[in-house]
Amino acid sequence: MRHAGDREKMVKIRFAPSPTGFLHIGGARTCLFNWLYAQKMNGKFVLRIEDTDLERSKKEYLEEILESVKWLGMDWDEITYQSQRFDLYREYAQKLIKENKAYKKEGAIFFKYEFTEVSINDLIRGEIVFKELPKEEEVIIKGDNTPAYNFSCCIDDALSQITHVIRGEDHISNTPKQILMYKALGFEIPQFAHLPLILAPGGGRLSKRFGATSVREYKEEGYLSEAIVNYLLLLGWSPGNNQEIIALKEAKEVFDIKDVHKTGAAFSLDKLDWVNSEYIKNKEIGELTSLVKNYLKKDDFLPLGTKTDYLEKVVGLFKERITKFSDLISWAHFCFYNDFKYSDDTGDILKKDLSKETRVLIERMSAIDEFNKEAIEKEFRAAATNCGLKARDLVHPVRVALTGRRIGPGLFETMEVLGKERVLERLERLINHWKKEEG
RNA sequence: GACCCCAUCGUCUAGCCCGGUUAGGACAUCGCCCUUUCACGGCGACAGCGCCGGUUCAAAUCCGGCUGGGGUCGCCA
Repeated sequence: MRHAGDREKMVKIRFAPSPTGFLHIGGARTCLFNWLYAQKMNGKFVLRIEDTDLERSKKEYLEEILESVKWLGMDWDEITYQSQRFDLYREYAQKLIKENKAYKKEGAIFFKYEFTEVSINDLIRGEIVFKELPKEEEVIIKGDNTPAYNFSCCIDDALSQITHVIRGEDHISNTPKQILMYKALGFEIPQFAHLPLILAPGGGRLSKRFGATSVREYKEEGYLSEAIVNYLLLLGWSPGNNQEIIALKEAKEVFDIKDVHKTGAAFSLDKLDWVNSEYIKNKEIGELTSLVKNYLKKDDFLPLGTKTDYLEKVVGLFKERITKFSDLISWAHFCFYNDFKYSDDTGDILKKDLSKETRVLIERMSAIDEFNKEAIEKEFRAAATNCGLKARDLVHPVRVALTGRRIGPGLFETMEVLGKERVLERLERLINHWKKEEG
C-alpha cells in the first residue's frame, strides 16, 4: 500500500550482460534475482547491453543472451545498448575535465579519485567500508575513444534512474570507485546488493574445466528451463519450509533480496539432475511430448513421419527414468529403429537357447487381439508357465530381443508401445540369433 | 602482497536478526522394501555448527581473535 506521503521512487533494476560470450550460468542467476526483485517490487526491469568492447562483442552472443533470458521465462521493459551512447560518455568526460576532476594522459582520459573513506550500504551484506583504494586514478575514456566499464556503468545507471544495482560479488571492489564517480558527476547513488558467486563443484571459480557453464549448453543437453531456473534459485537463496521445488511465479511472491546468502555456493550437477527429473516427472504428458519432439528434432534423431501419439507413448515409457532429454537418444533408440545390435553385456542373458519357448511365446502373442499390457502380461506369464519357466527367465532374454539392452522400462509396457508387429519381428530375430550361435 | 567479502552434514540449505532445537530438509552415498531389469516410490542409515577466547545460568545463534576459503587489484566487463 502506497501512502500519500511516500516519496519512494519507482523501483528500476537492470541486468547488464556483455555480449562477449553466451549467457553464463552465473549471469543467468544474476538476471533471475534482478528480475525477481523487480517483479516483487512492481518495478521496471531494464536490459543493458554492455557492448563497449567492439572487438569482442558479437551479434551472435547478443542474440543468444536475449534468447536465453526469454527461454528462462523472463522479459524486460527496456533494452539499451552502450555502443549507441558513446557520445554521451565522452560528453560527461569532457565535463569532468572542465571541472578538473579528470585529465588527458597517454591518449586516454583519466578520472582522479578524491578518496576519503567510502562506505557501501549493501542490501545483502550490510555496511561495507573501504579505507583504501588500490589506485588513485582510473581510465574513463580509453585510447580508442571508447568508454571504460566503471564510467559508462555509472552514467547509465544514473541517467536511466536505476534504483538498485544487483550484481555479482566480484563487483564489490568496483563499487567504491563507482560511488566516487557518482559523486564527482553529481549523481544520486543507487542501492547496491552483491550476490554470492556460483562456485565450481570443488570450490573455486566456475570455469570451462568443470563442464557446461552456459545456459545454452544445458538447454542442448535437454534440461528444462524451469528446472534450471529452480536450481539456480536454490543457489544462494531458499524459499524456506524445506521446499526444494519452486516455480518462478511462486518465487516471485516470496522472494526477498535480504534473504539472499552471503556465501558462495558450489554448483552440483547431481542436484540439477534431480530437479530436472522432478520437472520431467511432473510435467503433463502432452506438453512434455511436444518439448521432447522439439528437442529430438534438432539432432534429426526422430525418423521422418514419427507420429506424435506414438512419441507420447514412448515419452510415457521413459519419463520416470530419465534425468534429461538427451538420455532418450541412447535409451529410446529401439523405439524408433530396428537396426540395433544386442549390447555386449547381454551375453549371459542370451546364453541359454530358448528358441522353443520363444516360439510358444510368439504363438501366444500373435493370438492377442487387443495388444495392451494387461493382455500381454497374461499371455506372457501363461507362455512361461507352460514351458516350465519362471516369468523372469523369459523376461530378460525378451527384453534384450526388444530393446537390445539388459535394462529398460517395464517389459509389458514396452511391448504395448512397440506394437504387436514389431514385437513378433524382434522375437523371430532372437530365434535367428540362437540359430546362428549354434551354427 | 594490498583491499574487501565469507564460514551449519561431502554438496545445497533451515535455524542466526529476537541466545535454551534430540541442529530440520534436500542432493549424493549406503542398506531394506516394492519388483521382470534399471529407475520411480516407500522406509531407514551415514554425516555438520572450522578453531580459540569472551559475554551469559545457557552460544550454531552475540563480541573479539585466529585459521581457512573466495573476490578484486586490465585502456575486459
